[in-house]
Amino acid sequence: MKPNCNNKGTAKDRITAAAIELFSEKGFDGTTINEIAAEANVNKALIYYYFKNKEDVLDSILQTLFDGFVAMSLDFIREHVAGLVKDGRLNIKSDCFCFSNKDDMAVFIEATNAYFERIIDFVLLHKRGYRILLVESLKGKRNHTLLSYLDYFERNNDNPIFKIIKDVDEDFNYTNDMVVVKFFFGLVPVINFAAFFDDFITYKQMDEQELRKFFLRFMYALTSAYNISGNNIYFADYELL
Amino acid sequence: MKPNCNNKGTAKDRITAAAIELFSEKGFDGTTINEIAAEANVNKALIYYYFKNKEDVLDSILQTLFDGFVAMSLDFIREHVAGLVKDGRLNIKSDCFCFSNKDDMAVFIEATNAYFERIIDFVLLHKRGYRILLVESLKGKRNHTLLSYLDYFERNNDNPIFKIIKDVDEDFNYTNDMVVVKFFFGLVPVINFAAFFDDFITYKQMDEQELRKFFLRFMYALTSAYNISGNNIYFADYELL
Amino acid sequence: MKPNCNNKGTAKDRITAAAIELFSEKGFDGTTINEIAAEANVNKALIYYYFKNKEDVLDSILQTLFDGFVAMSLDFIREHVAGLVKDGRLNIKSDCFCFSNKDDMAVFIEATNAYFERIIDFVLLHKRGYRILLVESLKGKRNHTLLSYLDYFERNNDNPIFKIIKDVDEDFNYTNDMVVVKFFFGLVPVINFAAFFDDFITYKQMDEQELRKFFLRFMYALTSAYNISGNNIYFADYELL
Amino acid sequence: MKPNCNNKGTAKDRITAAAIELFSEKGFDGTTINEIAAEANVNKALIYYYFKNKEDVLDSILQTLFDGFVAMSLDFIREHVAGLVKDGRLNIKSDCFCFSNKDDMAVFIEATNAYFERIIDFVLLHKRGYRILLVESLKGKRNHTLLSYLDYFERNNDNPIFKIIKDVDEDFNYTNDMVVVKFFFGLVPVINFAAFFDDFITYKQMDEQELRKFFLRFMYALTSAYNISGNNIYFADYELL
DNA sequence: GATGAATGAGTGTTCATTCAT
DNA sequence: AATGAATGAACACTCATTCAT
Repeated sequence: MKPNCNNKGTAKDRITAAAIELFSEKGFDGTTINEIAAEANVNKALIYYYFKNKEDVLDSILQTLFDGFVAMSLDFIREHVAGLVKDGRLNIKSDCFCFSNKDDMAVFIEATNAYFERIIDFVLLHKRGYRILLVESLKGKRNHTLLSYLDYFERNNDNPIFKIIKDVDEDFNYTNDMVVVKFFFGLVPVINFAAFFDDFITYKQMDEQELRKFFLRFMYALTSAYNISGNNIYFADYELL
Repeated sequence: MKPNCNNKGTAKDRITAAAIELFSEKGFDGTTINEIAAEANVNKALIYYYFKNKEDVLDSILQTLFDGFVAMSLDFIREHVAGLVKDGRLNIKSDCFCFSNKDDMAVFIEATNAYFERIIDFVLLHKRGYRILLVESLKGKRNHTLLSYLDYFERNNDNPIFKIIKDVDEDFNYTNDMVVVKFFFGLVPVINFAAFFDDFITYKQMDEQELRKFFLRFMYALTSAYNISGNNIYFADYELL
Repeated sequence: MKPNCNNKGTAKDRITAAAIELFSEKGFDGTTINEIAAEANVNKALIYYYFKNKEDVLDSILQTLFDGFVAMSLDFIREHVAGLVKDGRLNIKSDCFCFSNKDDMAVFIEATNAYFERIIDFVLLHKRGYRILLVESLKGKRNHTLLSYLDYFERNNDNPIFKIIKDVDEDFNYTNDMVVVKFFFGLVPVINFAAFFDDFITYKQMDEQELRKFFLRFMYALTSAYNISGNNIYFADYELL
Repeated sequence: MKPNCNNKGTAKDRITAAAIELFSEKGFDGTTINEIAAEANVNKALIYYYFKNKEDVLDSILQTLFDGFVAMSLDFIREHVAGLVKDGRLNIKSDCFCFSNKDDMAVFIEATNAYFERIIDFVLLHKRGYRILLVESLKGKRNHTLLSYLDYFERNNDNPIFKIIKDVDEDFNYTNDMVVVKFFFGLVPVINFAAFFDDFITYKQMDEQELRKFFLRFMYALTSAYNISGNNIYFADYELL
């Protein structure tokens, strides 16, 4: 038993903490209610007092992660994109972000990098949760999956991000190309970074801060996969290479 | 029961095929030996005639994937790297690949892209297997894990890739930075691409060929995250951005 | 199902009773958990609620027998040996028990015979248990075995019997000869008597009381294999015969 | 695998040897056909070529032991009892052996002791087999059991020993008392001696020859539990003690 | 809130045995 | 005489879940 799960907090919190610990280590199917009860130092039957069943414990964990992630993205869009567009200082086209002046672009790139950093710190804080998410995303018949994060690239007003931008820029749209790249070279590395973080450090005997630094540096660098030209950031013309 | 597993091939092959199908769909722990036997149309006890236990079925599947992947990488190194280095036409430094002439570099970039394509087609061919690999890599105490693919970035002669290059270039070495990037922005997207392929297509209603094209295009583009200057490909100076 | 195991007592007691019944009849390996559950009229899983595993059921049975047997021996030593030695009325030598007067010797022989009777009644009460003990003693790698009863003939202070006598008689010791005889012509007949009791009666159509009488009579008689001379009981000079 | 079972002798002999080894170590129920096949270095199915089933292997082992033991007893009776009775030099009564002269009695006692020695050496030679016999005797529904050795104390002409003596002495008979004593203080110690021999030596760190000597010495001494008086050996009056 | 006892269904695994070759 | 493949039944053991208290 880990000391941090035994007696601190309410019984329900201890159950959740124990479940995160165990699900992330052994998987949902590989973890038993008995183990959760033992790790949380509660009676097995008490878990059924707080949760409908084992699946319900998992759902409550993953829902929290999802909500947190979405909130961060919405904040970024509201603060650093929607405003610029509304003021006419940023024009989002199908193949590029066109800024009306270099300063705005520089500020934007700066904000993007800070956003990356916040994202990374958030997923690292919940690295055990994201490990669970990644694994459970790949089981058939799950409702909570990494792919549902793509709902925020949907072209309809149920998607609050789309709605925010659409409200200020009628022409805005996502391309399939963008979605693929954002998913497999954005979301996927980030989630896998969190999921593999501890194992990677152990396996490669690398320092935590060093690993975080290397990962973030390349995330920034990825922007250069897009072409910066004048005040514009082109992100769909890399086939020119 | 799926029609494609029932009676084709030997009993052992049917067991393996059924296991891949089911492990990838429901996870290792979520799949029962009963289900495998039913899907493979064999007696349950026969599975234990061919395999030591359930884990052994998994191991044999993952080992095959690992061996195939490694063979592809070794082929590429032998064919397009070792030769050039031996002839003095390529010099591998800690921060760049220096070619003695532009033609060699062009050929190399072309070969790299073709290699990417072969990798993608290989993992897609075994997408169900890589789905299993990804999930099981994240269970504690597994021997087969995605991280073990990093052994081919180890700086010792047990690693055949290192040995091949070292044999022709004494100064060659890997940096931690490189390893992080290769893993989280190379291997991880590729494996996740295979693992999420079917789900992604279903979720986004995208065409298979289109998805493959978009993914590959960005893989090529990633090379531009490295700086090409003259005959050199710099890959460690993106912190200049 | 036997009527005497079905619903009397707690579930745990019924499990133990059923296990004794079945182990003694079919052996440990020949008895299944299913059978125990059916005989005890409990759910199979409940056995695992009270016992770690099947072996644990056996251990608990044998441990009880061992403890009971040892308790009887200790009582006898404390009551009829230690006191006499302490008072200087009995002197234990390597080859004989020397009493200071005939009365004490007569009382001692009487007490010994009563002790035999109690032993016999105890093992008959637990005849099914001792049947199990005998069989399981002859399996490799068991911890509970008839031989462990010999620990009470060990020459060290971990052995409470040795300690009791040693405390009052510094010169006391066991010989290998004694240990062999005590085991093969004392413990072994007694345990086998319990183990074969029912079968013997059935096979020879003999009366229970008659069998008990014949057995006990010869146990008493065995004392005459030792030489009684004056106030001394010599037990190591039968090689004179 | 033990070296002595692997390739010496015919396949059938190797199977039998392996079965003795394994049954004696782990019991009949605790030994699998697979283990026997492996130890005997034969294909599992071959066992079913030579034996009807697993039980048949056991039966063939125990039958051999039984036949050998009986043959020894018959030899002794024929050689040292029947002759004397026929010649009128020995008169068997219900409570004593009456010899017509001291020399015959001395010779008889000597022969008895030699007979004991041969018995001991026979059971030690087959100690693993007798270990099996003892254990399997205590399973319900077995045909081969230690008790069936008592058939040679039956008072009917199916019993060859009874017949031999009866043929020369019409008054001869067995008492229940005798049968009990012969079984529990004769056969039982002898069989248990063989069965526990190796374990005893290991447990008590005793020398093989020493153990054999101590055991035999007491067997001789047991005769003194019977009263020798003049030319008579009384064996039923030990209640006088 | 909390718990000890209980359970039906199912787990991975092993068994003795068979049979075509 | 010998064997690799196959099987039905059973094995010890565990599961998520329930419920009376």
